[in-house]
Amino acid sequence: MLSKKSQYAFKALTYLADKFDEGPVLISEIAKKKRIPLKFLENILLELKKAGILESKKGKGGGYFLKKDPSKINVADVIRLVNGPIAMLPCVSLYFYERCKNCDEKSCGLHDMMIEVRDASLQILENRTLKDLLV
Amino acid sequence: MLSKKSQYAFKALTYLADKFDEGPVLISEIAKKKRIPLKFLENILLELKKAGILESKKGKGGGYFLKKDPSKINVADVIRLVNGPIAMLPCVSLYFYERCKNCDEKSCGLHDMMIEVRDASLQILENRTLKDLLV
DNA sequence: CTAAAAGTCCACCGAGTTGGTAGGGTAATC
DNA sequence: GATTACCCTACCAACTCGGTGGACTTTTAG
Repeated sequence: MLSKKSQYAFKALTYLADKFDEGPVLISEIAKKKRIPLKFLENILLELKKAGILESKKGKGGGYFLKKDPSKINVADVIRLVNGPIAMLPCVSLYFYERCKNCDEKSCGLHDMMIEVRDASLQILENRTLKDLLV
Repeated sequence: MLSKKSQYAFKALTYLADKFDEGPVLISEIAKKKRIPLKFLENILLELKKAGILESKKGKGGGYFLKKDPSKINVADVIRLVNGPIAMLPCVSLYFYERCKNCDEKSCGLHDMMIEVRDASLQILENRTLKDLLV
């Protein structure tokens, strides 16, 4: 399951994608409209900014906004950034790989199955952007 | 990601599947061969017994063993039991469904995408049993 | 030019869960 | 009586989900 943080991140990002090119949006506005705890959201947006997905402006008329076009922001990337691995096991993760203790990957049925699951998920997630999430 | 608990559960179950019909296997043997913390494994096996997947026998010659044939034990069921939902969001889970706050499921792009991911994963997991994990 | 207002930025705190370690006691079986 | 599952309690470290308080920066009003 995606963490609450990830779920909030997606709600905030789709909200900002919807308002792309309308200038900065207040944290408080996003929090209110999307029912996200304000202070928690603050941290999430800051993290997304540090990762280069968002940009912010301080002072009056400030707020957060997408740094790139919604069609350029990949869903899989956002998940990896906020939530971590997409794979169900460390030993089948592409970006967070860790070797399995006491388990030969060449002869591990679980390993093989989880690679299938990973690829099936990535097939979908890698080919979707924030733009696709808007209806 | 699957929890450590789930990973240990699968290691233990495949070990027991491999020794199916060889009589009870000691917790300590599984722990040693699969490098699982003994006390942690104790709890996991007990939980699997209570769920009807394993059976146990006390005293000398005792231990744990599969209650059903490995080909009758579904991978998806094991994951749901030990790890929880397979879906990435509560609002797209079949067995652990929870409605999304402030989000109309009929017009939520995230919702639709996550259903696709869920179905792709289930397509694989629902059609695999413990027997398939043995090589 | 200065001060207040508007916002982000940031450090820390607290409860709850996860993943352990350690110990011991009870009940069943050989 | 030895063996083994079963079932407590207590403790610890790390992480997640949230909240609090306040410092910092930019804009605007006077």
